[in-house]
Amino acid sequence: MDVHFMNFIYHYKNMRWAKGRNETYLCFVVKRRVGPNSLTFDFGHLRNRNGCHVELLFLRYLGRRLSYSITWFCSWSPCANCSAALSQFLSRMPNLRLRIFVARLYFCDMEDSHEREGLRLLQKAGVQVTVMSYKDYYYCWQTFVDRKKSHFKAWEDLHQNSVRLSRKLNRILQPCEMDLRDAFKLLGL
DNA sequence: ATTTTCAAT
Repeated sequence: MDVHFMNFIYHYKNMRWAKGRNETYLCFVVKRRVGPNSLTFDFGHLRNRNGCHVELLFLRYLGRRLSYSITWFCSWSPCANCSAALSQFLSRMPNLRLRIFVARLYFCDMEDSHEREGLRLLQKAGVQVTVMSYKDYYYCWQTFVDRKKSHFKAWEDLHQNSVRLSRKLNRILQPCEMDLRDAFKLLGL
């Protein structure tokens, strides 16, 4: 079952003030080894339900089956709790590669937000976290949305917003170790 | 300048 194109656009829109996105979509591709020389791909999508975040629902969906690599595209980046749960899950699955693409950053405005810490934890656990760019939207449209035959049409500012969010994520993941005073000293000010 | 956020009604 595909994501309705209207839902996709609404929930994955990477606008600055995404009012009313009180729901999170997760589109996934799970790659598994089914034999010595063959792989299988599972495609699908999930939404949060009954107060359970979609990442935890995904882990439940995955179950104990052995996977090789997982790529997902989420409308929000994970909360602190989900990041911790995912990191813990991955520590028990050393051969599993997880790549997470996100449309928007969830509660990452404050320097000391737990969500920022969570993203760094994921990075430390070997997860590749990336902000969705045009090509990722295009791929999702072709892969998960019910209007595959139509062309994905970017909204105004998609690229600009993606770049802004990407820079923000980079600042979160590569925190400058140097504090302001040291920076001034280095600059001779 | 400021605006939102895996709801709660």
